[in-house]
Amino acid sequence: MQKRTITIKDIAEKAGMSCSLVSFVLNGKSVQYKVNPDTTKKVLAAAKALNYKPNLAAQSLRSGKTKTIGVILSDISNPFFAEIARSIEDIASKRGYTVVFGSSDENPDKLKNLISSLSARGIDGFIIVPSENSEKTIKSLAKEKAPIVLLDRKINSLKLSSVVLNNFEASKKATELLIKRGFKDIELFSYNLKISNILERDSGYETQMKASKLDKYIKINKISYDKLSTEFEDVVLGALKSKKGKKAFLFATNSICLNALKILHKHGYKVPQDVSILSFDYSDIFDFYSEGLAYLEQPISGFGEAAANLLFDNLNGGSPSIKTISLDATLHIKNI
Amino acid sequence: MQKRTITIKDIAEKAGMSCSLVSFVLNGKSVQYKVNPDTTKKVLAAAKALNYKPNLAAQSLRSGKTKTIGVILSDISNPFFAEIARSIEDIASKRGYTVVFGSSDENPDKLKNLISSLSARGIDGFIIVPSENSEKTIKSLAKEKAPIVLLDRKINSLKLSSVVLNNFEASKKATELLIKRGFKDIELFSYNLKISNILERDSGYETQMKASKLDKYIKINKISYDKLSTEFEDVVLGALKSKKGKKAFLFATNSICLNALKILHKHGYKVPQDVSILSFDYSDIFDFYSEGLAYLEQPISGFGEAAANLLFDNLNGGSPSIKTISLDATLHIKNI
DNA sequence: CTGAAAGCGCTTACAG
DNA sequence: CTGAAAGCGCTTACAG
Repeated sequence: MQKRTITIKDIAEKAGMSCSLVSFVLNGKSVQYKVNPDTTKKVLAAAKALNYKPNLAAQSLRSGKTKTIGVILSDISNPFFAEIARSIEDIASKRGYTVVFGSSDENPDKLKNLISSLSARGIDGFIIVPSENSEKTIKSLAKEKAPIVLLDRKINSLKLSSVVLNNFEASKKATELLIKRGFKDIELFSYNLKISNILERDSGYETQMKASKLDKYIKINKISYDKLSTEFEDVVLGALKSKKGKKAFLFATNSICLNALKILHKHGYKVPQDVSILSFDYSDIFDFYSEGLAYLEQPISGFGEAAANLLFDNLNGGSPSIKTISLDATLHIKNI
Repeated sequence: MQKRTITIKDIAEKAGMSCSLVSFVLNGKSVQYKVNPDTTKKVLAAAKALNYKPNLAAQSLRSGKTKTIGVILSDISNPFFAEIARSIEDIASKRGYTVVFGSSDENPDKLKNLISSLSARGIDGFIIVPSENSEKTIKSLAKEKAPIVLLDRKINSLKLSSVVLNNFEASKKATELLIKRGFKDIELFSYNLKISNILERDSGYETQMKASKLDKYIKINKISYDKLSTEFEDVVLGALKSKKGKKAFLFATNSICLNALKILHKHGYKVPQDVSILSFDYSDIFDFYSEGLAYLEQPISGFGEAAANLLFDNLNGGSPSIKTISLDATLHIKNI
């Protein structure tokens, strides 16, 4: 039943030569070590005949590399991060790497625990969505050897590669659209998290409002990440009551928008009669609104791909080039 | 900078004893090997002082175990599977295991590739959502030593543990509800996949329709998994036109339901005036329907937890008990 | 061009 | 109760 596992030694015996040769050939170093072409062929044939699979543990022990990358997201059950996870997974598996995921739930302590347990496993490189207050943790990780790519948010004080949305521009562009459509009373709903993407979305909105001389309309509702479901209803209803002319809501994240739409529906408010909507990210629900709604589509798979490629470049090339890749959002307008 | 990695030898030196003792203590075998309590304390102290982290690769090489489990889902970017992934992840990390995910996209070839690449990495155990036609692949995997738990679908011909929904009962119960509410013209929309969950949902519907003498109303629309977006519209519109009295749609999966709801909305059909809806799984969109809609909630995290626990029982206990765990769905009714 | 051998870090029979 | 040593499977200087 449990056929003994095939090692390099078995191949060496079958092909009638030493383990060294087998290893050279199997690692594609035939040329480098000037292995006789016949020898090379024999090894390859024997390996195939025996259905040889290298023992990763042994390779890791020898090389100090695990061919595994660690990816820490906010929450892999959130569709945004699930899609990123999928795209990283696809690229990594093509490169022969395994991916290990962890979810921080925006909690710096969990992030720290995840990093230390992944780090203990000997991970070759990390892709990290940094939660707030995670600067120190990531800084100390960066001191070890493994390369790191930050995703979705950057930390300016750390010299690390990162892949992010051009959040400021996206948010500014969205605000500008609303203003062009004649809205003045535009409220932003955003999380009370000190992470770069959120802060830049706030800032893009504020900047455009000021540029359009709408300073007195500026209102940023900061929602606590944990309490989205409980306290949020009052905030939304309050905003609707303080109407000054045509009203629009700008949502810094899709989850906030979804919750707001549910509240609107529950209380009988209509889009666009009572308020128009501009959100980050697409949701199935948007297909049920034929007007008064627009959204900024992020290149989600693009994030995963860019981050994975950046990491692999650092992993293999060794050239520790620090890059910030900034991708643009696409504004989709539904008759707003 | 790059502080040399701490090994068991460093601890042995610091504590002034042999590597054997250190290993015994660190593996909690002090009692078994009757290690002197003082020795035990010294080792623990030294390990802590040095901030020792065991080298997983070396442990794996010695033990043949990797402390890693492989989880193959249909698609980790699908919310249903993302939630399962998360719950497995949480349990595994508590047990000190790492999880590696793969997505088969319901494609038996991809499943096979995933299994062989995971298997080559030396995975301790598998949780697999079997795609159709994956019986042979899984059977041959089962012949190797690693324990397997099937998830979401079972394969009766294989003697393997599995965690599934009681699909037949759920579907039957849903159909029964519709009939009780006066519906006769109930159409089922289901995937054209030969996997147990789908087939049992079909069967539950059919059984209840027959039991209620509604044989002539039975209609199962089998949709091809790949072509949900293209050909589906005609199917839905066709079904709406062939109305015989009050009409209800029963959806075997949430993705089919979502697509159908979008089509209804696009063509101006109303719920419940034109048709009532009963779907598997919750979706945010359901909150926007205040009547004519019901859904079966699956215990999604429960699937992940049960599967993980089952796998770990097999991994540690060694008792290769084959169990099928069948969980029940909860019917949520919105004024249907 | 090829082989013998060391060593990655760990665990565990085997002596004592 | 404790230490010396073998060996997991692999890679790679080192000889030849």
